[in-house]
Parts: sequence; structure tokens; C-alpha cells
Amino acid sequence: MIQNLNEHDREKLMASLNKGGQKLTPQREAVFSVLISKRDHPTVDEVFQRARETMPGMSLATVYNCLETFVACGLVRQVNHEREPTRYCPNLAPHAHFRDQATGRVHDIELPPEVLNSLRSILPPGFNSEVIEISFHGQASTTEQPPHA
Amino acid sequence: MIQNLNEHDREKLMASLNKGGQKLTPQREAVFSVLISKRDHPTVDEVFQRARETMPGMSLATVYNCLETFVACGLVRQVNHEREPTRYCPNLAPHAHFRDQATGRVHDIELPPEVLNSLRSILPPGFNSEVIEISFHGQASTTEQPPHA
DNA sequence: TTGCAACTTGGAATCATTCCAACTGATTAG
DNA sequence: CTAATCAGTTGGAATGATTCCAAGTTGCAA
Repeated sequence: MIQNLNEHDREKLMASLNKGGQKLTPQREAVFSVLISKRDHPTVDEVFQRARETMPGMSLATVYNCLETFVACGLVRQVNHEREPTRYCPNLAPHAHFRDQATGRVHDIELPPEVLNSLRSILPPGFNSEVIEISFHGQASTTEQPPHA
Repeated sequence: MIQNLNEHDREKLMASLNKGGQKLTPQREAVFSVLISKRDHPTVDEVFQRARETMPGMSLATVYNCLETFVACGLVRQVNHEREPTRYCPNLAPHAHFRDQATGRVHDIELPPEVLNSLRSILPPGFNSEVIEISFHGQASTTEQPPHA
């Protein structure tokens, strides 16, 4: 079961939405709550299933809408791996992703600033990049819990 | 117009196919020829259009099949960006990709071994990765030709 | 010459995502 | 108070890349 947002997270959500000229709605609150209560990079469908536990009438289209809004407001990041369904990640700190081939699970990998800088340095003159995506795929021998934030 | 494969590329193609237990067919030759004659990361559809110039009867399904075979044989790499159509890249040297937001064009960015190693070093114990994908998105001020291999 | 196995083909099916038109609810203007 | 407006929500239809499938080809082997 998904609990309600605590004061702090609610404020953060409302502030980010307002900044983007958007309103806080019950549906957005439910979707955001799903994302932060279990930070396991759920797909849209997984978000949909979980959100329905607290708000049974919510539609899939609304989940798509909410997530799109959150991305636009900078509240969450999209994580794509090949052509699999898009996943969503509420961790905004710079990090890479590790996708476990066996389970499909995605783990956050901390990205130290010096590594980020060394990456930036490989761009030839004339290339300006705001976004860098780094993803590893392989085997994670950790038996259970992902080590993410 | 796409020219035929030269001896060297034909040998390389046949060797890789044989190693994977696959045969050299006219369709595979045509598709491979498309990939190496213009290394601009074409989509399946673009490969299909170009291949039809030399082999008008070829079907889209065959292009998918050929590309899948090549990936399995290690002859080409898939390049995915968000949920856009998959692109294909015959550059097998370690490199990152830069996607120009304005044009959608993909450029290869050389990846020095020390940068690759610094990336590998950020994986915590227990994570073993065979594949690392790095993609930049931003603006490329180069007016025309991509600097790829 | 027959049989087999890999490959190709066109079209149907799949499935994540987007689009759309109708509905809802809150806020504002008269 | 009503009406108009407007953002947000909803269900279902449409889209589009990709995969699946069953029927043809082809080349080689028995």
C-alpha cells in the first residue's frame, strides 16, 4: 500500500509544479507518491497498477500525463533501455544506470564529479551537451536489494 | 547508388556470418553494403529504402532479420535514443554517441581507454558489466559532416 | 529427385505510446 | 449566484516500430 506524501515531499511537488505553471491534483499526488515510496524505476504500467491501489479510478492516460508533466518540471528522469518500456526515476543526482540482464532490474550507480568531467572532456569542440546518459548492462551478483538512493 | 562490397568487406562479412553459423545471402550482402557505404547511423527504414535501390524486391522483414543477424554476429551495434526508431552503426571501436537535438543526427565520439576505465571503476563490487553505453544529447555547431569513423 | 534446413516474404498481430473528443471541477467575470 | 473558461482527466481509438507467422525459395545433401 502506498502512503500519502509527507509534508516535505508534498511541498516539493507543489513547488515544482507551480514553477512550471501546473497545478497539484490528487492524481499527480498519487503518481508522485508511487515514485518516491518505492524507488525501483517502475514502468508506466507498474506505476499505473500501484497508483490504482490508492486511487482505483485513475486511467492509464493520466499516468502518462502525470509522468510527462513531472519530467517537464524536472521532478523525475526517464530511463530508457533499448526498446523496453520507459522507466521512471526520482533520483535527480547525477548517476548512471546499471541494468541487470537476468532480472531487468535497474540500479542507480553513483557518478563522481571527476568521472563526469572526464566524460565531458571527450567531446570535440563544437559539441555542447546538456545531458549525458550512461548505462551499464551486465550481471549484478547482489542477491537482493538494489543499492540505490 | 550503393556499390557492391569490396573483397575485404565481403570476406569480413562472410567470416563473421560463418562464425555464427549463418550463410552469406544476396540480401545480407545488400544490407551490409548499405551500412558500410554511408556510416550515418540509419534507421531500419532508411536501410530498407537504400537497400531497395540495389535490390528492389527486398522486404522490410528481411531488413529486420539481417540487422538482427549482424548484431548477433557482432558486425554492427544498435543505437537507441529514447523511444525513437533503432539506428545501426558499423563502427565497432569503443565510442560514445552524440545526438544532435536539432537534427536528430547521431555522431560517433571517440572514447579513450582511460575514460572507459574511469567509468568501469565506478561500479561497486558485485556489478559486472560487459556493455557500457554513453550518449550525449545537445547541440552540435558543426555545419555539416559528422566526424565519425 | 527428394528432402531438408536456412532464408525470405507479405501481411497480420503486438504493444507502448499518443491522440482525441467528451467530461469534471475549480476559478473567474459578469 | 450563474455562466464562461480552463486545466486536468478519462476511455477508447489511432499510431508506428517491431515481431510473429505461415507460405514460398533456394541451395545443398542423401
